[in-house]
Amino acid sequence: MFEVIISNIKKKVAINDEEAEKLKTFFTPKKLRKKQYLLQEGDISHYTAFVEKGLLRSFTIDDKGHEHIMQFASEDWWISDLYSFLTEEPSDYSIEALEETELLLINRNDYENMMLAVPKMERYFRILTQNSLISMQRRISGKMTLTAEQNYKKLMEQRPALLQRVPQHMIASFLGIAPETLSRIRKQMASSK
Amino acid sequence: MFEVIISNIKKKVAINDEEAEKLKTFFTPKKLRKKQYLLQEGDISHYTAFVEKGLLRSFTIDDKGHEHIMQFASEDWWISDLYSFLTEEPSDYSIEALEETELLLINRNDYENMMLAVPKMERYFRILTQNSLISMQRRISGKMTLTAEQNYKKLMEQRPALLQRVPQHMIASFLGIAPETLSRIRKQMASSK
DNA sequence: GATCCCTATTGACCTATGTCAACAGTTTTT
DNA sequence: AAAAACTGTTGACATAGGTCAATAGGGATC
Repeated sequence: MFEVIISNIKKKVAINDEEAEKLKTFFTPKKLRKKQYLLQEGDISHYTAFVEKGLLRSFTIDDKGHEHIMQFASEDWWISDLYSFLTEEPSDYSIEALEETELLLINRNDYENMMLAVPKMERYFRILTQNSLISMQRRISGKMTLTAEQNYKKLMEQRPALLQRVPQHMIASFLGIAPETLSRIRKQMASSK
Repeated sequence: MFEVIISNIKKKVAINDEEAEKLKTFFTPKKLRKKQYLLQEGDISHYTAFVEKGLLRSFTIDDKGHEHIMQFASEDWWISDLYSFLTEEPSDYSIEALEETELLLINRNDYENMMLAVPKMERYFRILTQNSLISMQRRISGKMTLTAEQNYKKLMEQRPALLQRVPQHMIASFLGIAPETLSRIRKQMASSK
C-alpha cells in the first residue's frame, strides 16, 4: 500500500528502512469513488493527500457559476488546498475524484510531527514545493505570453496522458478557456495539419 | 548589513547566534543602481538574491516584443529565476533593479552547503516556498476567475505600497493587461466612485 | 430498450481587452 | 535650458475568445 509514496520519497531524499517504517505510521489510507469529494468549497482542507492510484481535480466556481480547474493530480502527486491546509481557513476550492482513487492522507499536525520525527522530510517537501512553484510560474507565464492554442499545444506536450483521461471541457477549464473555444482550436489544428 | 535577512529567518525558524554567524558567511553583498541587471535573459541564474533594500522586477519578453513582469521584489523578499537556479539551464527571464538596491547573493553550491551547515534552513526555505506557491496559485486563480478591474483592485489591497513605487505601465504588465487598459480602468473607477 | 445525462460541435453574435497613433506632461540627461 | 526619454491619456478600430442556443452521439441508468 505504501510502495508508491515511499519510492516517491526515495527519489528525492535518502531514507533507510527504519525511517520508511516510521513515515508509514502518519498516513491514513482512503478510497474515493468517481465523483466523490475529498474537499468541498467552504470547508477546511484538513488533509493533504498523496495519490497512490486514480485521478482528482481541484477547482473553484466563479460568480457566474463557471468552474475553473486549478490542478489535476494523478498517481505520484500530492493534492490539497495548500492555503487552507496551512492556515486552517475555509477553502475556496473543491477537490473531486474523477476516477476510482486511492489516497494516503496526512493531517496538519501529523504533517508537522512527521517532519519532527524524520527531519529529512523537510527537504523532501521543500523540493516538492519548489517544483510545484516552478510549474505554477510557467503556467502564469504561458497565460500572459501565449495564445490559447499555444497553451493547449504546450499541455499536449507536457501531459499527453492527461488528455486521454479527462474530458475535453475540463482541459479547457484547466487552460482557462471556454469549452467551445477549445473545440474550435482543435478543429483548426486538425485542418491546418 | 545582515540584520534584515537574519530577522527574516528568525521569523520562520529559531536560530541561535552561532548559527546566525555561520549563515552570514554564505552570502555575498551586491549593490545595483537603478536599471542595472542582476540577470539577463539567456544567462544562467547562478544566484538567488535576498533584497535588503530597494526594488527589482523579473520579466520576460514575448514574440511581439512585449514585456511581462513575473515578480516584483522589495525589502525582505527573495528573487531569482528558480527554474534556472535549480537546473542551471539558461533563463527566459531578466531581473532588473527599479531603484538603488542592496542584495545578498547566494549561489547554487552555497545554497546547498548552507542547508547542510544549518539544517533548519531546509525548513526556512520550505516555508518560504510554500508561501510563494500559495501566492502564485492565487494569482492564477485571479487571472482565471476575475476581470482585469477586479485583479487591479485586489492588487491595490494586497500591495498598496507597490503602486506608489512602480510606474503604472509596469503594474499593467504584472497584471497581464495593456497599459492603455489599466489607464481606462482607473478612469472608470474614478468616475463611478 | 427507453430515458437521461454527459460530452462535443457548430453557428451567430457579443464583449473585454488589445493595438496603433497622436498628444501632453514630467523627469532625466546633456 | 534644450533635448531626449519616459509616462500616462485618449480615440478609433481590431480581434481573441466568450456566450447562448441548437444539435447529436454515446454511455450509463432504470
